[in-house]
Amino acid sequence: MYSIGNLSRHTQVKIPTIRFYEDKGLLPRPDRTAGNQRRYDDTALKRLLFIRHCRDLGLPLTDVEGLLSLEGASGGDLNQAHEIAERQLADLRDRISRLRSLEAELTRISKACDGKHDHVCAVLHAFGDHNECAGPHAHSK
Amino acid sequence: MYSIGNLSRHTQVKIPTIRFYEDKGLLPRPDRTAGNQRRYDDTALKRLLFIRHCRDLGLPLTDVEGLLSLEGASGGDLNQAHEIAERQLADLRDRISRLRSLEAELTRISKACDGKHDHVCAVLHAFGDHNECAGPHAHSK
DNA sequence: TGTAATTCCTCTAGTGACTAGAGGTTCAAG
DNA sequence: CTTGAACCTCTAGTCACTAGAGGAATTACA
Repeated sequence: MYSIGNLSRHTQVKIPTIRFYEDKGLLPRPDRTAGNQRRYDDTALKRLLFIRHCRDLGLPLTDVEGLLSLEGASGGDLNQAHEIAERQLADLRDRISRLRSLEAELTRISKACDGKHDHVCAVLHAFGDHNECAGPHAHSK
Repeated sequence: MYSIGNLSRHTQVKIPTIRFYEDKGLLPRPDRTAGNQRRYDDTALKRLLFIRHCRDLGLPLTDVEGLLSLEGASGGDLNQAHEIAERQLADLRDRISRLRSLEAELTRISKACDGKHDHVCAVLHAFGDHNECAGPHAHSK
């Protein structure tokens, strides 16, 4: 049995976040001591690690919820898990490619006034002028 | 003179967002018609484009505010602009490298049960098991 | 057993950067 | 002059937490 603090240490998930997950229904309400403190078992620990891992991978909580609901499922249902992974992967690749074009532009901006801060800095100009960009870029999510 | 809707069309910034920027002090309060509607000039347009561009580059609004306050500055102050660009660039590179390791892991997860959904799907297992990861990964911000 | 330090409880509110909707007013075209 | 589109303010919601207040329970040690 773990106190909430112990569970936090074992999973690297902060205490308020654990309570937050409970509120959201991602973690079941645990048993309580006579003094109303939460006590967790290994099942809860595993579930929390699962959530954390999904979060680390960038899945939104709604997707995590979907995956958790597949526990013990089989056959067609499991395609959902596969789809979530695929969708997340596509999203990630998109994000990476957009970030790379931003990197190119920021590099350009940063170099624009290296050393010569005497007059009007080109950085400011470059930040403001969208037309100088190599291509269009969207929000970096 | 632009109405807020026109300004929105010219800048691709949504109307509520323009008002939000005004609230935050990033855009000066514009003149109003007799009927209390906002009217913007080209200066406001340029400023809004600047903000949008910075946002596209991933700068938080506090940094944008900092850059805007440098308007008309010279000399040492401009180092701040340079620093913001550098800091953002470092941040971006970090983000890209972390996302790339996530990509590798998601690819692995997604392939784990290609075709064979008969029994317990490996995707679910892979999502849950942190130890299978190539290396440690942090939140993808 | 006493007490002090630590951990825990609930509840509210704040973060960033918007977005959505209600309910009402003004503007521009025909 | 009427109609419909665009505008106004204000409140509240989003996501995924995070922080703090004020108080109760637990644990460690003497």
